[in-house]
Amino acid sequence: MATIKEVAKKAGVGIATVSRVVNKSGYVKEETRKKIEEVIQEVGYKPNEIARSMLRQKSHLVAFVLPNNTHLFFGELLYELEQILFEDDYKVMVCNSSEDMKKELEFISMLKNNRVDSLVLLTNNDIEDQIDPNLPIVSFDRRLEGVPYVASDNYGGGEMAAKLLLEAGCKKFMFVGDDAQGESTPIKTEVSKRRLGFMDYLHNHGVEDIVNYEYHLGNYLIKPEVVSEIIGENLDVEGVFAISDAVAFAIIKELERRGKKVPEDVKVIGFDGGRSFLNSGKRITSIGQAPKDIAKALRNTIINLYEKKQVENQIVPIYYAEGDTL
Amino acid sequence: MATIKEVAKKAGVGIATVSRVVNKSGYVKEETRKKIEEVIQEVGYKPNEIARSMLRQKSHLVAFVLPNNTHLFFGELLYELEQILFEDDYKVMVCNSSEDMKKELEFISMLKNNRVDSLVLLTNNDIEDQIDPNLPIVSFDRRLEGVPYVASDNYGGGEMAAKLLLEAGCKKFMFVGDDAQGESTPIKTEVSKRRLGFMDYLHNHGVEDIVNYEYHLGNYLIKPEVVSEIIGENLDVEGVFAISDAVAFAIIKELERRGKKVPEDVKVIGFDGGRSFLNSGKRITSIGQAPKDIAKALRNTIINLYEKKQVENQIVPIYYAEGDTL
DNA sequence: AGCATATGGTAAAACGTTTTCACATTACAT
DNA sequence: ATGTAATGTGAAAACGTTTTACCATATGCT
Repeated sequence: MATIKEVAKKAGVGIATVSRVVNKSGYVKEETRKKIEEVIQEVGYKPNEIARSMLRQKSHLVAFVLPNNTHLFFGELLYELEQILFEDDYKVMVCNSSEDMKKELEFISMLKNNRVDSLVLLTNNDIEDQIDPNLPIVSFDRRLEGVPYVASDNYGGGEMAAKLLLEAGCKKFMFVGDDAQGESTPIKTEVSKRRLGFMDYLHNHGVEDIVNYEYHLGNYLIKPEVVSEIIGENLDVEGVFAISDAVAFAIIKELERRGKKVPEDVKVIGFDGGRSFLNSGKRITSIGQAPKDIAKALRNTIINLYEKKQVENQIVPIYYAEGDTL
Repeated sequence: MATIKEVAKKAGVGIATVSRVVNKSGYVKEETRKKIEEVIQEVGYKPNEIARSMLRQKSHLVAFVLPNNTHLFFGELLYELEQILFEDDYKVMVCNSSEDMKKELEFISMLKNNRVDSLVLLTNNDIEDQIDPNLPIVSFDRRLEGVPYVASDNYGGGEMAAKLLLEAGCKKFMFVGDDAQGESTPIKTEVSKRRLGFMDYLHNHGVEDIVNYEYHLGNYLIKPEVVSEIIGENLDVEGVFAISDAVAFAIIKELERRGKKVPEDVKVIGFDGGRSFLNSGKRITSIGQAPKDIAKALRNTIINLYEKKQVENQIVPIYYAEGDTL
């Protein structure tokens, strides 16, 4: 690869002059500019971004640490984030933690070494105390001490689900969530607010009898026997709010296996937007998270973080994703 | 961020000595090492990888240019690639081209600027002549002049599909593929060999009458009306080989809509491994591509490329993905 | 004692840029 | 013609490392 020095030599000028034409800064005689541009063409010179990074103390790199990019919603978020940051000339590094806390920490340490400009964290482990609040970090759906976050309006989503089921005439409700995000756990994820919004709305509307089922979800796997158990105990339920589309889908399958009709006998609402199950035949009614809007919010936070501006936590609106199960 | 100079000063030694303890090279007195390590701890010094990159002329960065990471197979490949390259201390940059040729070229140019160590190309446009063969590039499923490639054994997959359908007793066959990868197009993707393998095997076994349908697939979207047309003309078909699971799924849906039973009346085989449709209720019988093995092959090519070793194109075995549609 | 060798350390060059500073030259009023 | 501003250029410093060349001291061996 040609360097600026070679270009300078070949054009018979100093490197500063070459730099000036490359960066279109300062004065340079039309004649010299021509000559230099010719040489640049000729040798195919491109400024070495690594050298620039070093000088400018800016890498134009953003690392996105997430559990697994093959989960549709995460993949969508990665996609949108990459697209939008491309506009700002940022490159995105994918860091699949596979929910391994050790790996999450390794990635964070790498951030420091590689002088990544910012780090987007979508973590599941309790790594709070390992994080230096001075780092340019933004987190999604997860509160970490001293770290700004972006999250969907989970509470509003819970309320919306409750409202929809209530208006559809349901009398007996069930919430199915993850015990890792229940009341009794230390991990402070914003996801737990889905339950809260749901419960609060129903309580405020005079509904007392809500089955709150929180099972151990773990690696985004839903165990059929657990679903079977949940349904077995509550076959008379009329409205179900599931913490995710995946859970909603499993529940619908089980209900149908038991001879219930969805949505005639039981109405089910999921969370995420139903896109993961578009090819399943059933279109799940769902509270949608908007990956593009979330990506935008993350982008703004990153930019502000870099410019040392005040950053605020951002709550991104959810939307009603129409389906066939309500 | 603390620099090596600060550490050296604080420890009362030269920077070379600090470098030596950091890199565990050369001699350094136990006493000084202790002192230096203390200071490193104290100030939280981490060597700046950007500076290292510059010096070593190695960025430890690999860029993966692909159409869209939200497509399951692409996402899986990205995931596996990232996982396996992590072992070698490589970071992976995602570059979603959204099948935009301009963007693909922009990414390639960025490779040069950022001195990425290698570039993995999964492109759909005909950018062949834009590529400098001296660049450390490896391509997946796509022949580009002077660029080594990795591909699944598409031909073998086509043969396998034919064999399976034949052994299942089918007499009338259909292939459904993409016209962008048909006989008459200039784009040389390995995917077209699926059709070849299928056709050759059947011909070699005395089957002459094969319906070869190639429609315009474009952005991985399958138009229902096209599928309807295909099926409408060939309701008596017994064995269908579809170029992808997505196509297979659309065909199965249409067949069922027309009152055909799969696999009783018509047997269908897809391509990719059926994982995208696991939640659809139907498990599609499919020729599977192994993302992990492909990632390994890509990794080996990258490493060899970097070490200036001879690189060979690599064909990765496909596997039989058992399902319910055969 | 004398000398090679092992050990411990430093200063300086190199990687490829951008920017600052200083110095020339030109152009333009007066 | 002369002073001032605008234009044009290059040398050198800086970014943070690693490595090389070199010097100094300690150790071991006759």
